[in-house]
Amino acid sequence: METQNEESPKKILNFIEAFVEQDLREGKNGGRIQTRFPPEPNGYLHIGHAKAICLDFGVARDYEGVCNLRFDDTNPVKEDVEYVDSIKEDIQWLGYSWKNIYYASDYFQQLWDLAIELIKQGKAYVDEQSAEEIAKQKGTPTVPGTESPYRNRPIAENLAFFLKMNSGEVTEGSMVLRAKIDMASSNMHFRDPLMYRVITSHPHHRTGNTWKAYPMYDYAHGQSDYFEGVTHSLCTLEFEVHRPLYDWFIDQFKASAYRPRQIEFNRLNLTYTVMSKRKMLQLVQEGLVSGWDDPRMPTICGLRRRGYSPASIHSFIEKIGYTKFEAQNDIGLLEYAVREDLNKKATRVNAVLNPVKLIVTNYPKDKVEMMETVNNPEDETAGIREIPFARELYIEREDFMEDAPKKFFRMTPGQEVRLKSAYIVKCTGCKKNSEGNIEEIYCEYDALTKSGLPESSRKVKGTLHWVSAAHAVQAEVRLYDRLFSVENPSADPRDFRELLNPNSLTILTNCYVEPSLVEAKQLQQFQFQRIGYFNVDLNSNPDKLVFNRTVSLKDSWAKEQNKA
RNA sequence: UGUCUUAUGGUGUAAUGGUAGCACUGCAGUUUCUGGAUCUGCCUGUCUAAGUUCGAAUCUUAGUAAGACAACCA
Repeated sequence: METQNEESPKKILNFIEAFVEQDLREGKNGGRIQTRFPPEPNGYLHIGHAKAICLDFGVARDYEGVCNLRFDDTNPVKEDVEYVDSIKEDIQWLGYSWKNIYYASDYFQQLWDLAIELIKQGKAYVDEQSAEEIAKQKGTPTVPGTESPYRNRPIAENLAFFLKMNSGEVTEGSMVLRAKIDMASSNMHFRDPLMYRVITSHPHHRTGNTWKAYPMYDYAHGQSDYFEGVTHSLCTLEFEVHRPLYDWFIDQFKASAYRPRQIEFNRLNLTYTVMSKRKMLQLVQEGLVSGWDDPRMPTICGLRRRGYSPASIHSFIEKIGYTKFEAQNDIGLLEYAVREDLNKKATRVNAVLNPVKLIVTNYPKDKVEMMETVNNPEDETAGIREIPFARELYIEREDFMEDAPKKFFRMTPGQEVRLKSAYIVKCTGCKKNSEGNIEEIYCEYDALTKSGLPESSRKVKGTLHWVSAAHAVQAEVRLYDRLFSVENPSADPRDFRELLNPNSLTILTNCYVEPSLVEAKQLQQFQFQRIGYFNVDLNSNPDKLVFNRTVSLKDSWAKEQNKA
């Protein structure tokens, strides 16, 4: 009775989950677990964000805690509601739901009040120097900074100026509020970090023109965590140096033993991809891709349009893990993950991308047979459907060779092949035009080898997919490949735009797909038999079918040929 | 000539002082009405050097290499 648990292997914890369990064992925060996903609404989410989302929401789920969505909207210059909606959509598509939605801007008043408190304690001051002067005084990582001439002005003066920073009397850039810490600290972030700056040029997307002084990240982020009761504040490695300051601010205000714990993990770097918001924006603005949801983009919406499933993204993220090592993740693993998922789920259909006519010369001219075919051999519950077979078919041009090498198992004169779910046929020849291009291929079928009949179990080396010429529907198929031609575009000295793969998109307009696909819905995923996984594009409609290649099938024949 | 962080097969990730394992890739084979999938096998690894210990991928020290930090961005 008690034996079940002994059988189940213990889940391998990553270092963050191990910390969380340790905190739980030690009884911290009364056993409460709370995380947050804190995007800035200034761009679209990409697969790197998905990694963070899976951790933030996953930890909350696994330890019966809560995860909130909080928009870190402290910089009205860059932010917009447009992004808020897409961020929500992408998180939900990944399968997560937040407990609450918060905005850092909800805390502007609280943050303001605490800043005043800090000024009163003599721990913050208004600096009237220019950005350049302040930067100069910061020193360098190896040279200590120097103190601002305004550092020791009277508290009353600081209070008065701070009020002016928010009243509209002060022009943008002329005053900032700084925490008074240590200009000689070996941690640059302790050299009197900026807490507030004045922004009058852009209204805030939620608070409008109410505020003129806006809090900076280091102050606002940590305090927001604290206000919300976050127990584990998970972020990427570049914030490691910020952690002492994160702790410092919270220590100035905390009222009990509770303090959120920041833990940093490694960012997701994908080979043959750029992940920086700036570079992605450039690709979009310069028309080098069709938009944020271009199927070649590593954005969540791009992956969705490309045909990636949420399950495949979860599986990929689980495989790469969370560590403190700055990894280069192989995009091949992402492709493996989507093949693995779609192999189990996608209906197999027939589509001929590069068609050539095949005529079954001994098949009656007007006859049409409906052939039964299984929807998915990996899933018995997927059922069967019927596809029309007739005398004139289309097959792939690459599936025929007039003079074939020994290992070529496809259509070649004198050789038998199986037409999937139909008959075994023997190639009898072909017709070429004056330029030597093949126009038609001929074969004869053996009526006894219809699929399901005893004679159909005859061994033939090759099986081809096909569509009936009279019944097939013309379609556009877009073949995608990796966006960049070098493994690590960010490490390359050349401009990243010079590194784009010129063959990342191939549009085929003369493809033929089986008639059942007219019914296909947008984003629906299929396996085009023997070719790859494809989905229905967002712009597809029954009058003009458009398919996107998610990923090709593994092709050991192509590999064999490349060896030669 | 600072502070912090990291280093395990080609790639990613386990092993928490006690047999270096898993996944992807690659290679070979099996099987197949998808040259897919499946199944099997194989190749390849603890950055270096000292130290502690019966025993070190793990702890210590020193080196080496890589990354983060000098935005009125987050």
